[in-house]
Amino acid sequence: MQDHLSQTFAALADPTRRAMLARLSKGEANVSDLAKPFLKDMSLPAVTKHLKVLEKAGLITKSKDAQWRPCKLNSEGLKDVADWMEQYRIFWEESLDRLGDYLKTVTVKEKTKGKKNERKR
Amino acid sequence: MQDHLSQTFAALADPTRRAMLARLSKGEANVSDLAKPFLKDMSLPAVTKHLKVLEKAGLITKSKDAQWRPCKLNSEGLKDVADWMEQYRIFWEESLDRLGDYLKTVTVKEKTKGKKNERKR
DNA sequence: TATATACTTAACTCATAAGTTAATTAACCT
DNA sequence: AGGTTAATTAACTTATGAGTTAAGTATATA
Repeated sequence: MQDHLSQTFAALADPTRRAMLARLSKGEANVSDLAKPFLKDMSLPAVTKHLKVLEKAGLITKSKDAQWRPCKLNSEGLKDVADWMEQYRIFWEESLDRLGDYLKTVTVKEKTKGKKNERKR
Repeated sequence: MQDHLSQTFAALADPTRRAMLARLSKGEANVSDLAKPFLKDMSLPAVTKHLKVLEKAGLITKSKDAQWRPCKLNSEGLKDVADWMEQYRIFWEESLDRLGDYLKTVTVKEKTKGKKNERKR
């Protein structure tokens, strides 16, 4: 898996890992918290591996607190995906009025922090 | 790969396939058109396989025109991804005033079971 | 000090994804 | 009919991803 974006998409291509992200979207959690819903289905080392995949993909970060490893969402990974998606918005935003909104957005082209286009909603 | 969304993400986790989608975002193309940029790197059957992955993921559709197989983007697959992404918008949409607005309206508190990692947002 | 808790690493199995070459199907063109 | 173009299928190799169990590393606590 050469590039980082591929790594991120690959990380997302697993329902267990997406469920972990969903859990983390509600707030920080350590490994055993995250593992809990899955321990019927898999072992703890399997969970560790999933988290490592998410971490390498830039979708979460892990820190240390005594013997715990609190994890939290890393928005950078998600941003990479969102930025990639942006070029296809015109295709999946298919309802005509929404398409109209999109066209207004691209003509306004508001910049944020010298970065990418911000979207009006 | 159980679920369809995983299949879609897995399809996107390859730079060749993403390049094919990028090409198709410019308009329909048949298999040999799509293959052209990659024939230095891989065989035609490999291209066929990539396209099959994209098709099964709902990212493209293929039709028949004599011996050609014109392919085009299928927005449904992209929409699935966009819809999934939507729940994380608050994380990757980094504009501070918007985030500020969100934080004013919502206060979330949650506990992890060890009473350790409590986090205000 | 020793025991429990939280998590990781190691070593392995098994399934599958990505590529190959060779053969095959299908439609068109003289 | 015979040949060319377009694309797929078949059979195979190889690498990797996802899981396992068992052992190891830290840190807290009795």
